[in-house]
Amino acid sequence: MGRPREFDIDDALDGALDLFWRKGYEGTSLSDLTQAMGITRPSLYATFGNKEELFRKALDRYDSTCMAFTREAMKQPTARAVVSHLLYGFADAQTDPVHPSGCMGMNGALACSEEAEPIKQELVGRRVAGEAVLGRRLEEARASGDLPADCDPAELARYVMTLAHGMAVQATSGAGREALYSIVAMTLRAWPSA
Amino acid sequence: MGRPREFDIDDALDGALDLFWRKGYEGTSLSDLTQAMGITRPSLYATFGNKEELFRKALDRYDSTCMAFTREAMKQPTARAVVSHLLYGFADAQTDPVHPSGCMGMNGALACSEEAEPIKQELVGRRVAGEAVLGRRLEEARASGDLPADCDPAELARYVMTLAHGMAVQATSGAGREALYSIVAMTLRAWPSA
DNA sequence: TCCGAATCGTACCGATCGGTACAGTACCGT
DNA sequence: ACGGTACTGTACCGATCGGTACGATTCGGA
Repeated sequence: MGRPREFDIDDALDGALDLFWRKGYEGTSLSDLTQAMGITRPSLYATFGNKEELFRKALDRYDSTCMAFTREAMKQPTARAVVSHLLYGFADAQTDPVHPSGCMGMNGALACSEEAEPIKQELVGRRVAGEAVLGRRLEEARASGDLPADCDPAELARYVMTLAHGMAVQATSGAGREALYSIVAMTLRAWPSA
Repeated sequence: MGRPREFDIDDALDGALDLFWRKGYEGTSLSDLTQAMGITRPSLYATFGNKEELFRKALDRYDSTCMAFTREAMKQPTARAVVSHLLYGFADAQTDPVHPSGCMGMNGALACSEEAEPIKQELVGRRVAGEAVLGRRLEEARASGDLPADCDPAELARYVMTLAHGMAVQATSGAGREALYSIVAMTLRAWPSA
């Protein structure tokens, strides 16, 4: 009951996400946000809590939409297919013309002031978690004979994620999709075969 | 003539560099700076111009000290030695306990508000320039038969720099020196031989 | 010794930051 | 129809932002 809200929550969240993605957590002001989201300041606070909670919700939305392909990647049958799906997926997501360049997980807050430290730690945590998921998947692949027995799945996962993070920086710096593709192709050429 | 300044310019610059490196351009306030540099606000402005010029001067100092090894790397005799020197150098610089983790060129400003855009562009420009220098060095290596004739030096340079940027993100996220070393080792294992 | 020049510290500027008090408004259930 | 409830806009809060005016201070040169 009560007066119904006049905006769509996910639309507003998309507006916030776009801004945080392009300008980072600290580089985005509440005035930027309210303008892009098309809502007033009190509406923002009533609906999303505060700037930090808004960022976390935008990040969740980012994860469940733009990063959905990562879950798909883990289901691929071979380690090579998993990594291929993952890296080409990152290349696409980081250079999607519909969204800002690069990766929200890095642009959001790579380095920041003390008051944004919780945000930075959240992003670090998600990166670590993502790497761990890939590591477990590669472990599984090795166990099933899909990767050489003498390789280190955790090391391979770290290598792949390092590449992905580097690609995100390249994309933020203006690298195009083809440039990222060629990097992925080089990586896959050197991928260990069973 | 006039009253002599009571602080050392390079010492002050080192203080500013440390802060910009850890917290980024926008995450560092003038109050942070004056405290860390041990000078007052008007002294800062009289000596370094303004916050943006101070950042550029700190960046120059970063380049001429912490990044000196990159010039050394280009002088190595083989392409493999060049890349090895470069990547291990980055790994060391990004995890040097004397300095903040990661890379000033990324932590400084990966994503930012409009008013810091010139700073971001400066960093992008330096990354592109660095990649171009490596590309020319690898071109040279290919011409002298040190790299396979069918490889693309620009592509290889982009690959190496992508890895370096990814390592910087890993270091900022808390990765240790050994973790970065193992990534470098993996890369060199796959490096094309003449 | 005294003047010009340069640096120093205090105290301040307008603008913007994230966040909120409060009254008006539009809807629901009764 | 009417009260309770939730959202809306205006107008504001103290704190901090980057940047500066100004007078006191300390030096070299004449």
